[in-house]
Amino acid sequence: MTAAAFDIATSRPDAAPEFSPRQQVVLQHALTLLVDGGEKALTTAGLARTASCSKESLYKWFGDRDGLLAAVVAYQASQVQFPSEAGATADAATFRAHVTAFVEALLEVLFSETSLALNRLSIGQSNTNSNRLGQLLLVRGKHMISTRARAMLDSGRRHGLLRFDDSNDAYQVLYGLAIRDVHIRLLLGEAAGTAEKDLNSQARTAVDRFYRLFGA
Amino acid sequence: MTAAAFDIATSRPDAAPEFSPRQQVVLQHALTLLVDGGEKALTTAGLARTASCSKESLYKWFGDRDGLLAAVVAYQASQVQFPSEAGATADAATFRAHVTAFVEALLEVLFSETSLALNRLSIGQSNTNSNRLGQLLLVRGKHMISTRARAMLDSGRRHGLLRFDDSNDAYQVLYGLAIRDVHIRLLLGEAAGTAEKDLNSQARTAVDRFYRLFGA
DNA sequence: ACCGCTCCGAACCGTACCGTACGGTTCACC
DNA sequence: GGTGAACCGTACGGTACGGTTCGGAGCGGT
Repeated sequence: MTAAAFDIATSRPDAAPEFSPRQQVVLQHALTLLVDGGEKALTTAGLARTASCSKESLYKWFGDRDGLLAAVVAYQASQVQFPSEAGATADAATFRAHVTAFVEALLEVLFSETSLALNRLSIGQSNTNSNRLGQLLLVRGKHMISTRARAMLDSGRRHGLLRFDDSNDAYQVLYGLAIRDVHIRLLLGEAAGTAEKDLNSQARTAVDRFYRLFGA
Repeated sequence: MTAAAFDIATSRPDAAPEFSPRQQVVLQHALTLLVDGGEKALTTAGLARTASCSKESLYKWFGDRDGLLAAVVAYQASQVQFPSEAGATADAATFRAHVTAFVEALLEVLFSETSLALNRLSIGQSNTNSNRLGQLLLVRGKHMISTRARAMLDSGRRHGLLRFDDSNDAYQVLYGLAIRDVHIRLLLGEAAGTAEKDLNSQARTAVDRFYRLFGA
């Protein structure tokens, strides 16, 4: 493994990995292959053919196949952005709207084919090579989101808009109310129902119930 | 594929597949391999060695490797039993206790290593061979459970203990309140925290919140 | 014009595993 | 005791894929 290879040990969760434009193009091709073919479809030879690069370059850039998969996860995680919460606690109405927007963004991400494909990939590998991919997805994805969410909920509590003891517990309830069992059903390959495609409606319902449990 | 091979098309969701005792022993070995080694650890040669049977028998019984995996899923699903709800709506207290017991049983199943391994397996294969495993797990597992749950909740509504419009919606909320994001974190390989191992406490908290939303 | 760097394309090797074939053995039943 | 079915153990073919190596093209710098 060369010094330029992507290594999970040397990449900090808060520092976005810097991939060259060429590498980003290749990673985007890898993501496409992964989304509509599953993990089995992402072979080094197939990616080299699709992305018009050589296998030698793949191994020089990413070390080995695991490094490539980790790079794909890290790349996609760096693409996901959540709305900022600047001044979102001005008053009760705007804060609630902000929470709703956050939940809708969460649904948007988690129900996207890209996220589903990466979750399937990480889960499929979670009991093999010391579980590098799962950890990476958790740190770069879920923990990132939960940190943002807890900060938002804490802000609401400080402003007297919400009432709870444990912000993590409150976040998990909000998550459960929003996601329910839809995520696991989508991961298992069930097609989303028509009602499940109206993300805004689901977000508003979830926030409504959340406020009935934790509203001040 | 011989007539004796396990075929998803000929197996009805409500009819338990009949595996011979010898086959059940082999499937149990397969399950063990799967739990502590992931899908990659379950090879036909490895299973034949572990279970002291021949590969020829495996192929005679299950057709091919996919049939073997499907048989493992079906076998484990047939092992899971939920408490009966006979006369559980006698009064409000016993009904609520029954709901709590149901949720605790749900947590017990979903957080078990066996269930996690099978979910990982099905999810990992969900975008390959026309998604047979995912469908099987959904039909034999989740839909089974949700049917039972909806019947229970409907019973509570008929007795004036619960109030909701859509039983499926109510079930999904109960599911979300109980499972939250713990399931996906466990699927990704994160170790369960100490608080997350107290299933009874989690079940009571979830039912408490559920009653605050849907209690009559 | 020459050098050095990067990368592509292709050929190659080793390995792992699925699926099958075959000889030998056990066991139920007649 | 004989017979046939089921089964075990193993060896083998075919294949897919990860990883390595090599020749050569393009290209900027000196």
